[in-house]
Amino acid sequence: MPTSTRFVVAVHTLAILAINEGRPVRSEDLAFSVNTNPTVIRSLLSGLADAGFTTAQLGAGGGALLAKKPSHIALLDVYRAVEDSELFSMHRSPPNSVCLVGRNIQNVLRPTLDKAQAALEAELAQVTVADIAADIAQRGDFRMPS
Amino acid sequence: MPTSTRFVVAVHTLAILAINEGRPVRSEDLAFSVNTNPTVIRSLLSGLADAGFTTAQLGAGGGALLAKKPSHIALLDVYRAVEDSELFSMHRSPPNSVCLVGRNIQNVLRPTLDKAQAALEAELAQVTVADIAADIAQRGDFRMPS
DNA sequence: ATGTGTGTCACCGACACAATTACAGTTATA
DNA sequence: TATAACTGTAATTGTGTCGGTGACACACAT
Repeated sequence: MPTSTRFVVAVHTLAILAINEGRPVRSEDLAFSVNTNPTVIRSLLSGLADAGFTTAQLGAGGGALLAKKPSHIALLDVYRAVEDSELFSMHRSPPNSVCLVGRNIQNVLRPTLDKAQAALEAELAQVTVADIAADIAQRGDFRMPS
Repeated sequence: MPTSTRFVVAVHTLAILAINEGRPVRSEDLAFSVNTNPTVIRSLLSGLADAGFTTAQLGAGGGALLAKKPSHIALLDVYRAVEDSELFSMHRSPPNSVCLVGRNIQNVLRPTLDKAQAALEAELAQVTVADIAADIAQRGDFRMPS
């Protein structure tokens, strides 16, 4: 199960933006903190901007900025913005409808899987980017890498 | 964040075994219902057998059998038996410790991610293979494919 | 006008999963 | 006991997704 790192990296990015309130941060600096390539960050920011969480200030001295107060961005919102695929994936090729089990397993399983996913999402809905940023800020003075 | 299809296929398989209580079911028949290759099923059954959920009757007329009452197999047990990796994956390469955010993001995020996963697992713990089998059986007479 | 930075595309390598083939080992049964 | 029917597992292949990388057009501050 190769789950993507996008969600964690997106929260990481938004936390930096929250702590740098108002100051644009370059994708290069974000990438330096995340330890990845600037293009990876920009592609991620593209999705976050579509969702209305960030904006970009183009040109020299520009960079990424929060478009909403961090206390109004729940981790669930971030999760949904950057993580597209289903949590549980069903059969790769559809089960055999000749068999009673094959014909019904997906419909029978669906409510349980949906409930499980909803429970997970309810937890993510209770934490905001502001919470994460505050937790981090509490651990020491912030300093952007060189 | 796609999970593998193993979990759903494992539940599918166990449901068939539950409905065929006592009669060994060949991997070929299970594969026919799931619409995959018998070896995929056998490899899955290997893990389920290690977890103590199934046994195999070797030789002619053999096949897979439940080793526990289906009411004693929660979907969470199945999930853990066949799905190995973490639900949320952290940064591929470790974040930059020069940055306060990079240094702390994983520790700060961990409790929230753990809580979310626990909530999901709590839901899966409440449903058993017997529940699924009953739901399916209720939808019509069972008949093994030719 | 120039330099700085974003947005996006295309491509590559790594990796996990599923499908498939092959074959050794076990067991019912004729 | 010989044979056929199964399982268990190893090895190989195909495929999809993700993350990393380079290239380049576009936007904007100065």
